[in-house]
Amino acid sequence: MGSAKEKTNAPYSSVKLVPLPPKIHFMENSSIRVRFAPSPTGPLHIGGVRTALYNYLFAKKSGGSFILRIEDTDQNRFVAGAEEYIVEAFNWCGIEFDESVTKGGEFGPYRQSERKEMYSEYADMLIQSGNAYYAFDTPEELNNIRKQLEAEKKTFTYDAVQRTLLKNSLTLAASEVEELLEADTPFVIRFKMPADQIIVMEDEIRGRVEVNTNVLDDKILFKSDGMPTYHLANVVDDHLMKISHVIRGEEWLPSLPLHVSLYNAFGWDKPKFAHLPLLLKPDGKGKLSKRDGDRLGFPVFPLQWTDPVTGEVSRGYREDGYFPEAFINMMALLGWNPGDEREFFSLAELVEAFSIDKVGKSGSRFDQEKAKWFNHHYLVEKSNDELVSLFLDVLKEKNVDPGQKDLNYIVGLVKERVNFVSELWEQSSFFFEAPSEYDPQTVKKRWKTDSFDQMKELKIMLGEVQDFTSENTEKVVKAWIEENEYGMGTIMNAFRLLIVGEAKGPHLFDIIEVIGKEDTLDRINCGLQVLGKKEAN
RNA sequence: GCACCGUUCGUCUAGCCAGGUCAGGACGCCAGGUUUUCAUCCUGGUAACACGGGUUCAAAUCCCGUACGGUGUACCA
Repeated sequence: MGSAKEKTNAPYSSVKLVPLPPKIHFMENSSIRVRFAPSPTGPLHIGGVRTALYNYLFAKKSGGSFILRIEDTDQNRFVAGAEEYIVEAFNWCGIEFDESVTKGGEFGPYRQSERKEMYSEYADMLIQSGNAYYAFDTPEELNNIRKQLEAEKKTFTYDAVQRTLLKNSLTLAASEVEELLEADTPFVIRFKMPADQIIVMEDEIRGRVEVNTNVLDDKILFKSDGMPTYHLANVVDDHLMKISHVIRGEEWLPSLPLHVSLYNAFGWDKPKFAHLPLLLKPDGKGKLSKRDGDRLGFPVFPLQWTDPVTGEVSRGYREDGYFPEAFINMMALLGWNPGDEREFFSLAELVEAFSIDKVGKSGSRFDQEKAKWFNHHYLVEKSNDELVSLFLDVLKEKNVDPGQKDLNYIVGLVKERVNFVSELWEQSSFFFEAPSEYDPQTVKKRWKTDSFDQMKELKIMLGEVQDFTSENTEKVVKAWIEENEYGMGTIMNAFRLLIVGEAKGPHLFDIIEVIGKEDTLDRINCGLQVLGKKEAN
């Protein structure tokens, strides 16, 4: 990636440079393998969906594989149904995995809890090679030290200096360590971060990043409960699963030096890394969170989610009426652009157009208005037939019997006016039901002194029309208007008021054709009775 | 605190790597047009290079600094 900004840090005189690993060149695209690795601790956030989407696009663009790996190494944070939710969410989005917990694959298992045994082996390898060590400090002990140092306005880090003062296999005699282990004393395994090195990393989006290992600490790789931490598990699995590119959220950038160090310690080739910018709150500061959705009234999750413990319900894009293609299109453009002025992309077109170096560096805010605009676009593009089948559900909910009415035609007349299928009803209810009331604003504006007599006249005249097609009624009514030298607007607006109940809706003659002659005359009658003759004043 | 990342219209962004454009597009908003209403649609408008230095004939673009923001700093991922 050419936009890498060279960063000329102050020279570290006594520091040796860790050379960059040899560049991995992929001779064939089939060696491109990427993964999305969520933790099943709840519903998948849309930021996660976007990360997965970019991974997917990247893989498919190059004919590579896209893998779903469940990172469930924290047993305390297990949430029932979260994994199923993740699978269902991508299903809805139309994003398919080549290897996953449900689909399997030759690099399984794809759930880290099921790979438990192998991690300790790799942790042991690091201990053998001197890159890791046992630590017996209890969380309480460490917390106390932390508090103590905080009181002195210092920060505690388990680093090259502190580890010499703590209870671990570097400070204890070998026999003591042996004893502790045999006595089943709880322990963790920590990475022995080398001192005085500059870790040089190449990020596909941000370019070169350098970090001095002296500011890094000895992260826990293996927990006392027998499970690895994310750091160990993701490096081991990415290596074992032959992951070629790690594309993940920017929140992982600070731990990249650790991961790179782990690859170095294992002596493994590194994948390439790309850290995606975050999704931000639409207002204020910070990254988008669940609360923002509740507060601002838009979904933060692809699908609705009911918390299994509290029963709390979080809305989803699907349930809010977004089409998956609109959702995907919108998400894709939040942080990436095609380099030209196209805005509408199907998934397949995204695959074609996607490129990692067109991904931006800065976080983006979600814009609900634009999201609606995308949905409107896809709704209008849909065939009337497809919309009718969706609209039928709405009618059922409203307990409306469409009878013999041509729903296909009706939907076609009003679809331009809505963003969501659910809005179709309020734009078409008058096709099915006579107005139950007349909008006061419209009455005030459109129901003139002469309206009563004119509409009465109109009723009589329409009653004589045999051919009640839109075309014919329009011809007849317009001729009548001209003949009597009435105002076109005056008549039509009053007429619309009686038929629709307010100032909205498509071409009036199209409406009366659908509701038919009888209903039309009834509605005029009813309106005349309710509205009466407005007195001149 | 420390480390790292970032900063172009209200929002998403192009342009930056290979300095020279009236800084382009889209959403929104505003105005006008079309129209029997509303919406759509069409036309036009509004509005941005965080700040300060430096390099250069010329800086949104390259360099340095500042400010602001974000992320990380857990036996979470």
